[in-house]
Amino acid sequence: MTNENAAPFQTAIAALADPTRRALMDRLRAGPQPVGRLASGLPVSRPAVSQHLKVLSDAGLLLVEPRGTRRLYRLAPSGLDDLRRWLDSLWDDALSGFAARAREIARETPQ
Amino acid sequence: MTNENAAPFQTAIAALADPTRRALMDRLRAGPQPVGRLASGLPVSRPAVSQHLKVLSDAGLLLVEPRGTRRLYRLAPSGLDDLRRWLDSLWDDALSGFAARAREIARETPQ
DNA sequence: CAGATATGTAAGCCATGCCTTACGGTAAGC
DNA sequence: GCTTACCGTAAGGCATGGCTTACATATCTG
Repeated sequence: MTNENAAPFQTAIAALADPTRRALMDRLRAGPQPVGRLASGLPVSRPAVSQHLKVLSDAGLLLVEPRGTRRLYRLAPSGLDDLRRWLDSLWDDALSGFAARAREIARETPQ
Repeated sequence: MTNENAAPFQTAIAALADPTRRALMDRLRAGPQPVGRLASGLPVSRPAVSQHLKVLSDAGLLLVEPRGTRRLYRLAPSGLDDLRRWLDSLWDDALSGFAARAREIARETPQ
């Protein structure tokens, strides 16, 4: 065992924590794009972008489609699933706690 | 300017990308708890937990309430807001792209 | 007031992460 | 077939991050 009980979305959230990789994800919202186009405009080199795209792909966040000499990357919705679920349930519990705390304060302050 | 156009949830997602910090968040779902209790059972030292709690607090994910010699930490729902919004909109765009791709394939495969 | 408890902070170590330049491989175009 | 374009990978440098131990501070208790 290398890491028996890690969250299923560990690689996804770790990938999305980097600003450059998030910029790539945001650029891909407009549709599938090749590496060169994704790299243009970003403040890092093209090889750096390639490395970032690999991280995102390994995390299940992107799909690749070879197209001649280019490689089209596109968003993979399924990669966001587990992370979204965890975040939503955390949000729910946080809200419950907040509401409970509000009632607590109301009781402590009869005024 | 130190970082004029960083995502508002940058610190939040960076904080949540760490497994130990996520474990702390998960433990706090049951309600507010002091540092010592949060640290017990975790595979890291108590000072390490203190440092993690500071990162989470600075990210707006936790609130602190001094209680005598202890400090109660609790979940702060508002800290998750921006991150959740971004993730949901990314999910939406990814799904749209997926649907468009499905129609594309259906058209290319008249069968 | 003295001791014990609970916690934050400082300093240093070490692994990991992101970046660069250099290079290799494959498809397209003349 | 040769050249060009596009892209992945290797190697190395350098900053950042998380951990530990040691220490400082504050509150409670007897």
